[in-house]
Amino acid sequence: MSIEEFDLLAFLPYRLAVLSERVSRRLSAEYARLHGLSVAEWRVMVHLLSFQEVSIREICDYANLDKPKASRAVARLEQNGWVRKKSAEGDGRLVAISLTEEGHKVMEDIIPAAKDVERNLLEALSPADHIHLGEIVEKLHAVLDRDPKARPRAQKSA
Amino acid sequence: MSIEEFDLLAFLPYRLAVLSERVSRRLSAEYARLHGLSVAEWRVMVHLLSFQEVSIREICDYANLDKPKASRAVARLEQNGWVRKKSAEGDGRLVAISLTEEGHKVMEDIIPAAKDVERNLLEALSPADHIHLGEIVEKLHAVLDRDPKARPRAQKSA
DNA sequence: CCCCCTTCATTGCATATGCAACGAGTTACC
DNA sequence: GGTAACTCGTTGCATATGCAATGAAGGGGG
Repeated sequence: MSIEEFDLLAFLPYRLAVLSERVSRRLSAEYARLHGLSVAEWRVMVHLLSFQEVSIREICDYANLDKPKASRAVARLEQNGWVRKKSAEGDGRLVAISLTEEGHKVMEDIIPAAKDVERNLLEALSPADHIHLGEIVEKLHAVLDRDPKARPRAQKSA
Repeated sequence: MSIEEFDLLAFLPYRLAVLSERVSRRLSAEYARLHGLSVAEWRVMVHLLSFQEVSIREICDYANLDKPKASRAVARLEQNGWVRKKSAEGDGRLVAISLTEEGHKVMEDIIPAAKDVERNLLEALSPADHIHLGEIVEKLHAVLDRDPKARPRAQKSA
């Protein structure tokens, strides 16, 4: 089989990348329009909605960001007054980050818009599609979990 | 429904982004290891495998890259001697980009590794899964095709 | 109590990115 | 045929990114 036959459009990593990027752009158009958030900032804010006092490390693990990205995102959010940062009580290395009142208001604007974007996408899928997609995504992650050359899965649940 | 319930881990755009990025990194580990290619350079090279003389514009349309990215990727590939660039015959605005012998050799190294990565992923999916995934991806693209706020789909077939 | 090793967050730096502006070339239309 | 509108590719510039290095803080063994 000659390498000329390689079809980029059918190549799974490419297809995932193209779809994901398009979805991501559509979504970020919402939160950028509403309050000028970047992807990293959006993820940090979402995480803070569910958790009161988190460290940079926890944000990285949960929201799939690397440390510098999370750190800089938090710094900008703090400048905007949407996030509060103090040193953690027990352990002086950690920071304790939490949402401010204002930050919460910002999220009240953005979350419905984000949910609309997702709902719009999900309406095109049958419930079976949705479940199946979840299973497929999980199967692909499982392959990477077993692959020593793949980056470990960041995502840890609460 | 309070916005605190928003679950990032279950949010479709986030799940797509995380999977896609992980897959993309695993793949780029291969072509970066083999010949130091970036994602954009990889896509350009792949496209050139199938098409002889292409313009920047065609690369953008086909490989989902923006103009500056494609232009700079081609410039670097040319410096490496993997790509040849001349002015197009009929139209002086266009460039005619093609693979060199050396570029072809590079791809002979990389393509099998790339196919291995994909095969490894696909082995975790049943044939039905694979088909279903394709349908789901297409359905999601179709939503974005109808959405004026979404970026138009770049991808054009040959 | 001290030293070594680890973890956490930030910062520096080189490079990549995205957008808009530009210049060259082409087309259309009067 | 001249000019206005358009297309193509590149470049400038401000910002974002990824990685490694740094510095601060903890922990554990002697």
